Amino acid sequence: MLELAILGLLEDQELHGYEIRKRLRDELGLFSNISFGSLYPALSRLERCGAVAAIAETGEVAGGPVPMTGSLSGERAALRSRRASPARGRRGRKVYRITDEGRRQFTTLLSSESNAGSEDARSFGLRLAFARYLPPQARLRLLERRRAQLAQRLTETRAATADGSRLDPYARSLVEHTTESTERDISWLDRLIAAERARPAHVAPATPVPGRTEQTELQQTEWHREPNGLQR
Amino acid sequence: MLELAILGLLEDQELHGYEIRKRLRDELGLFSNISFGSLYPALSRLERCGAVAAIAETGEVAGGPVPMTGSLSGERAALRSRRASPARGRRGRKVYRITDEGRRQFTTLLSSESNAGSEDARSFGLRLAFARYLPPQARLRLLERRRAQLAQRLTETRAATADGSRLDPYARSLVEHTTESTERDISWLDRLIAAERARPAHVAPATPVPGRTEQTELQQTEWHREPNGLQR
DNA sequence: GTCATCATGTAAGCCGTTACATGATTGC
DNA sequence: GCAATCATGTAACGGCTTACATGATGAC
Repeated sequence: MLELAILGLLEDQELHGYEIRKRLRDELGLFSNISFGSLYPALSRLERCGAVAAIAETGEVAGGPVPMTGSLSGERAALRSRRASPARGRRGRKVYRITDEGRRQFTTLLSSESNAGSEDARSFGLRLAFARYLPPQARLRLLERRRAQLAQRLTETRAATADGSRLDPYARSLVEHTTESTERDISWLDRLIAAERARPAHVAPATPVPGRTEQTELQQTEWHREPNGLQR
Repeated sequence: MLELAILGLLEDQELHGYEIRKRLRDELGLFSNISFGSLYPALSRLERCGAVAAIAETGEVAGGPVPMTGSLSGERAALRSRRASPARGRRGRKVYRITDEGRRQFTTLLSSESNAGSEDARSFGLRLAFARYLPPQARLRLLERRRAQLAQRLTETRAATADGSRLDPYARSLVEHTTESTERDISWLDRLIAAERARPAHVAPATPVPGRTEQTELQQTEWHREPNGLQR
C-alpha cells in the first residue's frame, strides 16, 4: 500500500523521503501525514529488493561512517554530488529513483485485483490517483468495482435502516450523513465512468503513458463544480 | 476504540458477540464488518477486566468439553439456562451485560480528549454515535474539535493546490471530490453545532441520560435532507 | 547562539486483519 | 443428508503509529 504510493510518486520524478511524505499529504491528501516510522522502513524495503535506487547526497566524505546500510547501498557511492551544486544543498538527503524492477512491481501492485471484493477508500483513492498508469480497461474495472461496492453498502444500510430505526438523533444524523456521502461518491464515480466510456478506445494503448493525451477527453466532460459556500 | 463501541452498544441492552458485530455494521455503519478475530478477543479482554459479565447460554452439559477457555470462563457455568426458554435457543451463545465498572470505563473512554489533536473519522463517528451519553459541553467540544480539524485540513489542501497544480485529471478529480466532501462534512457539523447551541442548557444535566428528552430539541431543527437522486 | 525546519532513522507497540478450527441449528 | 447461517474462538501476521535519537541548515 505505502509501497504503491511511493513507487507511484517516483514514477514521475526522483524524490527524497521527506519530500515523498509532503507530496502524499499536500498533493494527494492520501495518508494524511504518514509517519516517518513507516515511510523510511518502506523505502529501505524497496531499496533492498531493488525496486528503487538511492543517490546519496550526503555532506560526508566517501570513506566516512555511512552506518548500517553501508554494505548494501555502498555501490552507489560514486554518484554523489558532493555539495557541489548551488541550490540549497541540504544534509544527507537520500534521493530515490525508481528502477525497471520497481516499475514492474508498481504495475503489478496497481492493477492487482487480488483484494477485489473489499477495497477500502484509501486503497481506491491511491489507485485512482495513479490511474493514468493503468490500461483503459483496468481503469474502468477499478471504477466499476468501487461503484458496485458502494452501491451494495448503500443497499444494506437502507435495508437495515428501513425498519422504524429507533436510533437516537445523533446516531441517526451520523447514519444519514454517511449515506448522503456515499450517494455523492457514487454519482461522482458515475461521472468518471461516463467520461471513461466516452473516451475513444484507441487513444490510449495498453502501454501506460504519462498523461497529456488523455487530458482533453476527461476535461471536455462537465464536472460541474459549483462553488459551494463554506465561509464562516 | 473497539472496546468503546462494544461498551456503547451494551449500555443499551445485553448482546452476544455475533449480534454486536451486526449492529456495528448495519446500524451504525462503523467498523464495517469488524472481524471476529478482533471482536471476540476484545470481549474477552473486557470480561477479564470486569467491564462486562457473560451469561452463558450453552446447550452443553456442565461437565462437558469446554476446551481451552475452560479455566478462564468456567466460573460462570452456574448461570446457564439449559435450553429451557422457548425463543430460538441457539447454541453456546454468550450474552454479555455491561457492569458498573464497564459504565465507568465507557464514560472515561468516550470523553477522553487525550488524542485531542488528531481524531480520525472513525473515532469521531463512534463518539458521535454515542454522543447522547456525553454531557452537553463535552458534546459541543467534540463537534467543534472535529470541525476545526477539518477546516484546517481544508486550508492546507487549498494552500497546496492553489499554485497551478500540475496534477493529472484523475488525481485532480480525486482531490476535488475529497475537498467537496470535506466541505459538506463541515457544514453538516455546523448544523449539528447550531442545534447543540440552540438547546437550552438546563434540559440535559451532567448525568448522561439515554435519549428521549433530547429528541425534540434536535428534531425541530431543520436537517433539510433533499432526496438526491441515485437511481440507475 | 539558539530556534524552527529539514532530514533520516530505530524500537516498541496498537489495532486490526486473514486464515484456520469447531460446532449447533434450520431449512430443503 | 447437506448446505447455509449462526456462533465462538485461536494464531499469525500486517501496516501504521508514537516515542525516541540524531544531526545539518538557515534565519533572526
